[in-house]
Amino acid sequence: MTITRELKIKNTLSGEKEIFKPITEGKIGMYVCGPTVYSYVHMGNVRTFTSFDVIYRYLCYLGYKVRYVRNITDVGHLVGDVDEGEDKIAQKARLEQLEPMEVVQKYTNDFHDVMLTMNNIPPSIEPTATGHILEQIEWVQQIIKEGLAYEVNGSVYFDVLKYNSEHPYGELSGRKIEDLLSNTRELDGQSDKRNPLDFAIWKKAEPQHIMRWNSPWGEGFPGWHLECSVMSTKYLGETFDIHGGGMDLKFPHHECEIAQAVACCGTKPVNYWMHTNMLTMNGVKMSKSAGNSFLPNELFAGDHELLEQPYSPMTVRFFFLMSHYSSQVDFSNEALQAAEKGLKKMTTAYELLQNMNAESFTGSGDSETAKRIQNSCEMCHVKMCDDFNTPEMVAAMFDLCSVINSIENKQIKITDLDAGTFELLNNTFSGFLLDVMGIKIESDANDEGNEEAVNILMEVRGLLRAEKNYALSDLIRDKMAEAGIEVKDGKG
RNA sequence: GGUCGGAUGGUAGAGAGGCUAUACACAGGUCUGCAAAACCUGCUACACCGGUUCGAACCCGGUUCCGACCUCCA
Repeated sequence: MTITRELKIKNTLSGEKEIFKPITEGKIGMYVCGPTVYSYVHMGNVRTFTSFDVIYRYLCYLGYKVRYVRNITDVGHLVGDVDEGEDKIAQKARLEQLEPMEVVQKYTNDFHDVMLTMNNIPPSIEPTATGHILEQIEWVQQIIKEGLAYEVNGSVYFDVLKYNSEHPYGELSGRKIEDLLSNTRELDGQSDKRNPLDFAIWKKAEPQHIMRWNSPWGEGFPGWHLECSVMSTKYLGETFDIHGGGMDLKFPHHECEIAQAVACCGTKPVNYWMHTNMLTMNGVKMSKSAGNSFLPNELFAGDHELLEQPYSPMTVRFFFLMSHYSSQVDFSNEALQAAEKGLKKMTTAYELLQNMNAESFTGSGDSETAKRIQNSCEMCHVKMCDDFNTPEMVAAMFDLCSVINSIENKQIKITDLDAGTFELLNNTFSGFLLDVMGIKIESDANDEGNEEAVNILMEVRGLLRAEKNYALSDLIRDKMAEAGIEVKDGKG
């Protein structure tokens, strides 16, 4: 399969929308920074992973063979200051009186459940930091060998100043080393670092620290930034196509990744950096530390004081799609309710589409209607190829909804378009809704016997209406409404 | 304080020099036994002050407000 469409991606490294060129034609290596599994993922996390899921889906839809790697951080991520903080997993293990690996398993399971509920496709590879300790040690050795890291008291630090004398540090986040230096807080004298900007690539384990591995520098554990460099290189190569993550990881995490990779491999690791924007709550970034985060299950159950009702996973997914991944999104009941209705419009149109068939269309492919359909179908692609502009793509999809409804209502006649254009409509609408947007259709009548019974009732009611026995037909409608099944009569 | 981003109709949210975004809400209409749905129409908005231009929401300068990062965060 050859990919004919030109895709543009906003590269955070250059700040420009660039034409995407994969390293190997037809193939893409994509790495996304995954969660640190020390507690339940919140909706802000989910938004980022859902954004990249749609990006992954569309790349596949275009025909690329994508290797999608998303890690699980299960060691090395410290609480608070990088030098003094406790490991997040270890802290949680202490607090919950669990083995660290029990903590990891518990929250990894939760993460997987949520991803599945949101209909996110699992990555091709989901490596863990603890599964790559040896490789990380090798990297530390190599960086020391290159003269860009130094060991102090069993810990190894990356020498940012020295690195900066040879390569620019701060390119991705647009920072200058002098500004960074003048902004750093004073060292409290406890640190082993030569310079406050240096970061740990290997940390000595204090006696009470439970997660520890042998290394040439004594027992310890890897620094947080290192794992992503090591695992992305291992599975995608020294330079790969796309690296994604939340904007909040740009500095210092991704900046450190670049520095480590250049130090160790001598090449820039990534061609296209992509960053998703934050989910906010009353305009303020949702985060665990700010205490303003929603858990997915609270949202799905409506179990939160700020929620007026429950919102289904697909409603939330659609809500995310209605804004661009690079924009901030604010959570509100009104916006979620609008998304719920919009999604219903989409899925209803999809169901109507299932009952139509191409052969019945006998018109021309040059008609006004046919052209409108062709244009909107094309727009779906054009907009997605323009840096994954999901809101514009959704707008084109809504136009196709109107078309489908008009066909159903006979306002568009079967002589108004040809079978080929209908096929295009069918393939595009279904493909974008299911495969690209990743909307899962939840059927109302979930068991077949039930559906059969509903059909019989509808038939009887139709006969009653034909006899103008509206008292009985309305009674059936009311009773069915009580049972949660909406009846909508067409005309005639 | 430094760096970056943003202020769009009742709400959410795209766009980015001349061309309807879209959805939700609201109003009117068509259809309909009624209701609902659907379809059509309307709601003609771009923080403020200057400037560039035949023309600015969009470019430039300034002002105000907001956010992110600079410390763990998707």
